[in-house]
Amino acid sequence: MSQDKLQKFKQILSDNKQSLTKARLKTFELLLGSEPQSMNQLISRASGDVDRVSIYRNIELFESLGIARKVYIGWKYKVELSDIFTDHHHHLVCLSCGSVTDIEDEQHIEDFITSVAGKHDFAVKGHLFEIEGYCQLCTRSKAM
Amino acid sequence: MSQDKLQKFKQILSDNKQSLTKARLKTFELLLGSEPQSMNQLISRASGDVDRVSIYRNIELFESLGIARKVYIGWKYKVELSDIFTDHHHHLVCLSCGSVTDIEDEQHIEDFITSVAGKHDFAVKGHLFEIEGYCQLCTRSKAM
DNA sequence: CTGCTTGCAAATCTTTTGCATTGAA
DNA sequence: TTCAATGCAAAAGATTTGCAAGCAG
Repeated sequence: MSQDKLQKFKQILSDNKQSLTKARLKTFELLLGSEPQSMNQLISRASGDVDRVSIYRNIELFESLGIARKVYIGWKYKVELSDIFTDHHHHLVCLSCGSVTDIEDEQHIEDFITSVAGKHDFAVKGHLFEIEGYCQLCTRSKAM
Repeated sequence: MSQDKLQKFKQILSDNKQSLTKARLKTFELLLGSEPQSMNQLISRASGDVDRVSIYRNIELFESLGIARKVYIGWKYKVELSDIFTDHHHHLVCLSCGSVTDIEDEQHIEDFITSVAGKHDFAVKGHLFEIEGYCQLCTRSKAM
């Protein structure tokens, strides 16, 4: 399973004539099986193994290769593996505790995008869709 | 027209027991009738009149009062007046020329959000929805 | 080997804080 | 008058750059 992903990762690198380095592997592993993470989280989790600068450079590379993507949460972004590695999905972002919940993409969104794009003669490459608010726990505890 | 907006702005402030200061008025004016702007744009446009720190503080205030909102375009956020001052809308963002086209919110999105939020017991405060791709012109000229 | 990558240091932003002063109500 | 809001300086954070040394191919 995760083997597949690793394989796919290596494949993408080689397809693009990019070398497979220790730092890149580690960066990729940090992204595996986790919620979207901030740069800071990645950097501190990599601390000792990979320098913060390399994290930045590799995340940027991953993005350009379509390996990872950024999601906008609050006024900050976080990084997660792209749809190639996980099912395409969107998030419920809690403005209070910052928790991120995946939601099922009910296809509505996709269909809607296709129709709108059609009207405007727009060649869709991707989309952003995030819902912000307060999660169950925060709503309860703070009685907002 | 713009008078209405100014009126509404003042109303919101007083309803929330916030004073109407010179800096807040200027900050609000900077947001009027423009495309979403980055913090830097706002800060430099306000230069001489309002300090960068006050811009930050007031934009934050505006956001909490629902006067302004942030949109994430091209992986950096920008600020624009909220739906109270302009119609609620989303964007088609061209990755090539950077043009931003408003799209009609066909209500699909809203309904979908309501249903998903219900399932997760999530108190929605807002949402992000942007479509990225290539506009008609860029598609033609570059034959992508 | 050879060039692409890294790590480190330092330069650049971008945002936040502390505090004395100013100004709105 | 009185307390919230502002400006300034400076701290803290986040991101980028320059460059010599190290590693993948």
